[in-house]
Parts: sequence; structure tokens; C-alpha cells
Amino acid sequence: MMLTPAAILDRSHSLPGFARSGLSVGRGSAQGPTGIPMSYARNAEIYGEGENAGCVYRVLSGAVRISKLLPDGRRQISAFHMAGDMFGFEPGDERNFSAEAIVPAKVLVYRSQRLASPGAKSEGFLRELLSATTRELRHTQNQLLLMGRKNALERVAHFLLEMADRAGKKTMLELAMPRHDIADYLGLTLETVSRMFAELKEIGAIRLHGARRVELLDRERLAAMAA
Amino acid sequence: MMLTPAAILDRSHSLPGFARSGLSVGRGSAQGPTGIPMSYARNAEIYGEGENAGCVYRVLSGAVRISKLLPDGRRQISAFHMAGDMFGFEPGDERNFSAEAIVPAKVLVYRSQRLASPGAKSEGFLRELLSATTRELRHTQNQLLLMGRKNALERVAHFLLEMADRAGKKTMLELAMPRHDIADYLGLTLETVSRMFAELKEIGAIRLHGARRVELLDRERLAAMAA
DNA sequence: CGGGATATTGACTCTTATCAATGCCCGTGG
DNA sequence: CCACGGGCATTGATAAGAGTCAATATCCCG
Repeated sequence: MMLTPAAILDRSHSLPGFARSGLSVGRGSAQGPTGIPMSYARNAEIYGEGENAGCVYRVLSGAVRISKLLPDGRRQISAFHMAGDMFGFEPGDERNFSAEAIVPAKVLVYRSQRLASPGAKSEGFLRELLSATTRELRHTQNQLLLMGRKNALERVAHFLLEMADRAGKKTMLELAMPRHDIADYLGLTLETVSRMFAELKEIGAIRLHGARRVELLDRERLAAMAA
Repeated sequence: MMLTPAAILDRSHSLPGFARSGLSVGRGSAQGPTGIPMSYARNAEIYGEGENAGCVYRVLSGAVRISKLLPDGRRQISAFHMAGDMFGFEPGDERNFSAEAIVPAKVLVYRSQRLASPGAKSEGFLRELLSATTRELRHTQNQLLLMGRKNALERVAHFLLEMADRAGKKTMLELAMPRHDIADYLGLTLETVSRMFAELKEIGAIRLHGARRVELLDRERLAAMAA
């Protein structure tokens, strides 16, 4: 069962990162050309670190992770993006992170070079791009505080609340990513993430319905733990 | 002995963060008004978290830290800024972090709201602002990898190289900040930072001339350790 | 229904934090 | 000029939190 493109685009929700940007790259707007739709299989690379950053993207369906790998295999995920989110803002430069589909994903691709190049009518777009980048910066700074100064339980509680808020504050939460991705997002190991889920379950803050389906029973408590 | 403003402005060096931006806010340029000079004592707040973000700044002398405090006192520093650096880009929104002088500092203050507001002639400035914000985002993302996936020794080695590069790749390095600030920048305790300095000294990678004066003896080795 | 990937749980280790004592540098005042 | 004092910094002993390695368990998916 597929949603229509319009329905999908309407699903942009309140997002801590740069998503829910008002970027006017929708169908036929003044500066915004229509993006090219693309499909990616599970774990397929959308762009790689070091590549030229000529495009921005909007997720139509599925989920995307933004990650960076050290030579020895250690990995850091800086962000997750779901339906409605825009990602890939690194205008005119080289990719610092790579992007991969977590689950089969459809995205719209926009050439950002032309969009952001000097010329009339691009100021509005520039303004939106700046605002989106600023939101992304803010999210990353908060992530920095999380990684530098919060313990495992606080990180996981924060993560669950972030995901729930982005999914529209429902109490039943569908996680698109495996434990390993959550771990690499939070700077933990997958075992520690699993243990923290268990602990939250023990104290009655959440309930698990399979590994990916999380029911938030006590938001207050979670928020308090997230420090 | 004071440097003239012009001499100070010329001291912008190669910077991992958003500094060395070509932001045209210098004296009398087309879009850029002259900033208002301000002085801050050691540990004085330049702006606080939650304040309105109406200004951007350029450091003339001294050093500035960008930090955020948790209610229980844990602190994260997201960036340091020295002479020539610009900071405080959070256009049109609320401050996410606060800024304080590490040592007595002089800065130029620019009202960014007018600069970035809609209107003719601001596109060039917008473009610069975007580019500066993007650089800052990149730096913060790399910091995220550091905090999430690198050990204490790797973090300290990385820190020393970062500071040395920003100071012009000299081997004799003058650190403006105390161990405590370094610790809060790297997500460590000051004791661990001190121990890592000691370890780097032991293996002959650095030499210390007092706590704040570091001589980099083996850059290669440091770079290798920074992972 | 079966099999492979993913997740949980357990035992143990290791890094870094914490708590505490000492040392060093620098400015200040006798 | 030297002694004193106060912040910083270093160093040591111990503890705690998260990592590692390994053994099941569970959940999808075909």
C-alpha cells in the first residue's frame, strides 16, 4: 500500500533537525524545480563521504541515516531522516558524511548548485537553505551535549522522545533502525542500548512489542531521565 | 601593546570551524556596517542561552568559548574562537549555547537581523552567512564523531592538532584555555586530559613548558593517534 | 516451519570518572 | 627580594559505567 506523493509530502512533522523546513522546492514553485524520484534498497548508499555535494534530497518513504566511518570501522551516525525530511545540505563543497537507506527508501533529488547559485529569484531559496542549515547545526550541537555529557540511560531516553516527537507524538513508536544504528547514533554499543531498553521496560517507562515497536508509557519519566 | 584593528583583522587564519569566513562585514563594505567594539573580562558572558540571537561577532583579541550547561552543572563546550574568528550565527532565533570570554577579550558586534533581512544587496551576505554556518556544521559533525567514537588519547591528540593548525601550524602552541575547558570541549574530565598530556609527553610526542605552552615534537605521531 | 539476521542476557574487563592529596606557578604584599 | 597564598595542574588510589566476548533467544522472512 503506497501513499500518493502529495500525501507523503504532507507528512512532514515537527522535527528537531532541519526537517520540516519550508524549503520551497515542491512541485512547480517559483525557484524550486521538481526533484527526480529515486529508489534505494536497504543499506544502499545515497551519497558517499568525499563526493561532490551537488544535491539535496527529500525523503518520500523509508528512512535514511547520515553516517561517517573511521578507517578501523568505528562509525558515527549524525542524523536519521524520515518521510518529509530534507537532507544533504552541504552547498558547494565535499560531503563530510555519507547517506544510506536504512530500509528501502524513495527520495526526491534536487540539484542544489543551480538553486543556490548567484542570480535573481534565488534569495528566498537561500534564506530557506540557511534556516535549514541552522536547524541542522542546532540539532548537531545538542547531540554533542548528549554524547559528551550524558550517560547511556539518558541518551536512550532522549532518543526515544526525539523519535516519538518526530513521529507526531504518538505513544506507539515504530523504529525504522536496528539497535546497531541506534548505538552508532548515541555513541554506545548495541548491547548497552539493549540493556537500557530493558531497564526502561523494568521501571515501567516503556513497553516493547518486538524490538522495533516501542510503546511510551511514561513520557514524563522519560523526559526527566533525558536530563 | 595593542595591535591596530586592521592588523588584528588580518590575523584570520585557517580554521576548521566557520572562521576565516569571507564575511564582508569589514569597515565600510557594501552590505557590511562597521561593528561595535566591546570588551569582556575573563569569564564574562557575551550572550546567554535562550537570549535573542540578533548579533554576530568577530574576535579581535583574547579567546571565547561557546558552551551549554545542564541543570546539574555538566557542561559541554562546542567551540573555541580566537582572534579573527566570527561566531554567533543563529539568525532569527534563540541562542542554543552561550558565549563567554576565556581570557579578557575584545570583539566587534554586528547586528545580524538587519543584515540578513529581506531586501536588495543582502544576497551576497546571505551567501557568506550560509557558507559560514555550513562550515560550523561540518566542524560540529566532526566533533560528534570525536565524542561518540574516539578514546581520550585520540581526542586530546586531535585537539592539539586542531589548535596548532588554527594558530598557523607553529610547533610552539599557546593554549588560551585551562584544562577544565579542554575537558568540557572533549567530553572528558580535567584529570583525564591531564593524564593524556602526560602520556603524550612520555612517548615524546609533545613537550610542556608550563601548563598552557605546548611544543609539538612529533606531528606525524599525533596525527596517527588522532585516528 | 525453518533459518538467518537481529536482539537479549550474562560474565568479565577496561577505560575513564571520582575522590583526594600534593605540587607548581604567578602575582602580591610584606 | 622573598615568602605567602590561591588558583590550576598533576598524580595516585579506587570505583563505576560502559565495552567486550560469548551464549542463547526471538523475530521475521521466505
